[in-house]
Amino acid sequence: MTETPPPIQPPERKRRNASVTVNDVALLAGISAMTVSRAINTPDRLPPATLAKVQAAIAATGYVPNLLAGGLRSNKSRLVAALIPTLVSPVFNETVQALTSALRGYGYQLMLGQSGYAEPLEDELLGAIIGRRPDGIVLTGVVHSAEARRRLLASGIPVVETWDLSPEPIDMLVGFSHSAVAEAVCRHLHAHGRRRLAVIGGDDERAQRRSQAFVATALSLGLAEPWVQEVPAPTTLGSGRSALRDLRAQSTDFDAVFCSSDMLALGVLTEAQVLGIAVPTELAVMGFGDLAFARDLHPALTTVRIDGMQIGIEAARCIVDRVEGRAVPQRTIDIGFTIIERASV
Amino acid sequence: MTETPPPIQPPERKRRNASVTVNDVALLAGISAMTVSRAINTPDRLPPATLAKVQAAIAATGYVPNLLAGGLRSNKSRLVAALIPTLVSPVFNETVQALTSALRGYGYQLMLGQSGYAEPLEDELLGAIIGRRPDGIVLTGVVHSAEARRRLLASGIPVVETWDLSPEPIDMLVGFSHSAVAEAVCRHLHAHGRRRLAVIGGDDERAQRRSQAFVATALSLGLAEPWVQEVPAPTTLGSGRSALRDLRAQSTDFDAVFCSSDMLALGVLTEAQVLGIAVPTELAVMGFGDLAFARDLHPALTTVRIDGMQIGIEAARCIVDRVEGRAVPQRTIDIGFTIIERASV
DNA sequence: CTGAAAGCGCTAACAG
DNA sequence: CTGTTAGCGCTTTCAG
Repeated sequence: MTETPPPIQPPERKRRNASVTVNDVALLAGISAMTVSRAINTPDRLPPATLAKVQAAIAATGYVPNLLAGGLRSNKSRLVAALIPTLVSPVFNETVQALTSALRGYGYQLMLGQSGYAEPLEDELLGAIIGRRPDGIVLTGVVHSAEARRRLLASGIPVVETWDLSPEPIDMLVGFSHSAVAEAVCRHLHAHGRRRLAVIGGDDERAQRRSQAFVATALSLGLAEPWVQEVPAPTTLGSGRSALRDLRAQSTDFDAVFCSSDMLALGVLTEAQVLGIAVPTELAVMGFGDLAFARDLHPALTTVRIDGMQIGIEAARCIVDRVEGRAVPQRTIDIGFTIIERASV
Repeated sequence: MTETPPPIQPPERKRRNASVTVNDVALLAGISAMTVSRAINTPDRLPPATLAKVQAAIAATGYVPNLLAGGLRSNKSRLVAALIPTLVSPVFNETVQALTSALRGYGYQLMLGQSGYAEPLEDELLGAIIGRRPDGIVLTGVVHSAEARRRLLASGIPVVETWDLSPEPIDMLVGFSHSAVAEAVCRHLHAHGRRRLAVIGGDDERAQRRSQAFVATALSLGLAEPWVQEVPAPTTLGSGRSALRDLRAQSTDFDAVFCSSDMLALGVLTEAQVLGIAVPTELAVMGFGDLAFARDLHPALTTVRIDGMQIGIEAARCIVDRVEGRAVPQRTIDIGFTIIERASV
């Protein structure tokens, strides 16, 4: 196909109102607007001849259906909103990536919002989201604010909370237990002969929960109370390095450290190398997240794998199932976690 | 405020049609729908008394304006679409983050699409985007497909291409020159006494352009032709490690390597450490992107800083300016780049 | 299988 | 300052 681009008119002048509609297509194809609509939405139910006419007209006019209008009338926006704390930390990248792809497979689009780590889900953001009448809302973490829960519930929009567990999900939930993770990590370290533990954790709610459960497990195992170093979220390589220094300023009496993210763990690994601390012999290091780089570090990082992609896929499925009227088998899906044993312990 | 949550009704039953509208609010406030609309969109232009009545009614009914309907009528969706190759590589995170925040500041929302690195911007995705009638479209990279350019242009939607330069932008552009980056890096290495160069680059178009310009500059500087190792995009720590091994399988005759991403550079640093190659004495390493971790690596990574946040902010401003009818001063903004000298060279 | 009528919820445009 | 009317572009609904 030889393509001669048409003379390019400057896009300064908006011609939004001149946009072609179903009626233009219908006119050209010599049929009704309704049939054009059907040709687009349920092509199987039209005789091939009609379909062909419509498609020719669509091609000729360059018609692009206005999804706002369709959504208004049919009450289906084919839009799903996702709220994540931040894109700065790569923890949720996989989930967002999987969500985007999975939803697109179903014919839906993703709208992204950033909620921040600390705030209790501001009212304004919620209004902006609900106002778009998305067919579903995916939340990172569980919602604690009673006000936000009420608004979400009142909106009637399917909601999936993720990356956590809750005894009372707003609607659906795809996550895992942070305290179970921390307990498993602590037991893992203990089983590998580590007795004097430390934890470096972000100051966001879920990381704090992990730190607490880690401490509690250590105590129940009869170990000394672990040292706890808190760093601001989102966690970085730099904060991992300084956290290890800070920890050692307090005491050098620990032989294992659990980091609340792989980035933090990479920082600890880096600082250990600089300080000449042998990993894992002198110090065992564990991360959280199993980011892509964890396996390729030196030493390879023992960490907790959370299948972020799976979370995204399941969340998409939950919402689409609900929207299409299918029964959602279970309201809560615990996708669990896996401790990936590598060289750093 | 003591909050007694109302009895929670199960969200299974969708009550989307029961949603409250301007008319409900108007009725309750004893005024017209139009005034409710004005109370929401131009509150300053209403007498405080009226405004108060409306706000009371809104609070009482829990009204959330339907932005689909408003957008349909006013031809302003307050939605901006962004297309990025992938979320897997963290390179664009800052840009997306900044876009989201900046747009929200203007009262706009971001819709996210993933275009993949290779494909020439599929038709279907483009339709899904344009069909939503966003007020703007932000693209990562410049569009080469004539068909895509035409559709974008025909849509009349403001477009910002980013992360690259083009002699013929579709509309607006916020980026920098990849060949200028590579040339500067090569000269930098040369100025630091490196004579036998290598480059490890992703197989995406922009990375390839950097590799080529790097080679060309080396030749023009009278150096031997640099070794080139290509790795699949998105680039990872792991691919950086194996690339260095592969490079050394060919030859050990190089004293500097330019990596097309910081992740790749981290991989090279890691592998160098494992192989006992001293950085920077034996091997100088440069990255690209200046991700958050680059400064905290050991040795700290010399790299090219691209202000991804700035790109996001400028792109948002371009679109909002255009939508609100303000003149956009320049169609092309070259945000440039900076070589950040640290310890790895 | 196809079409006509009606209206989703909102706001532009124009009165008053 | 406020209200009325109309209609954005599509699809639901019902009737051929």
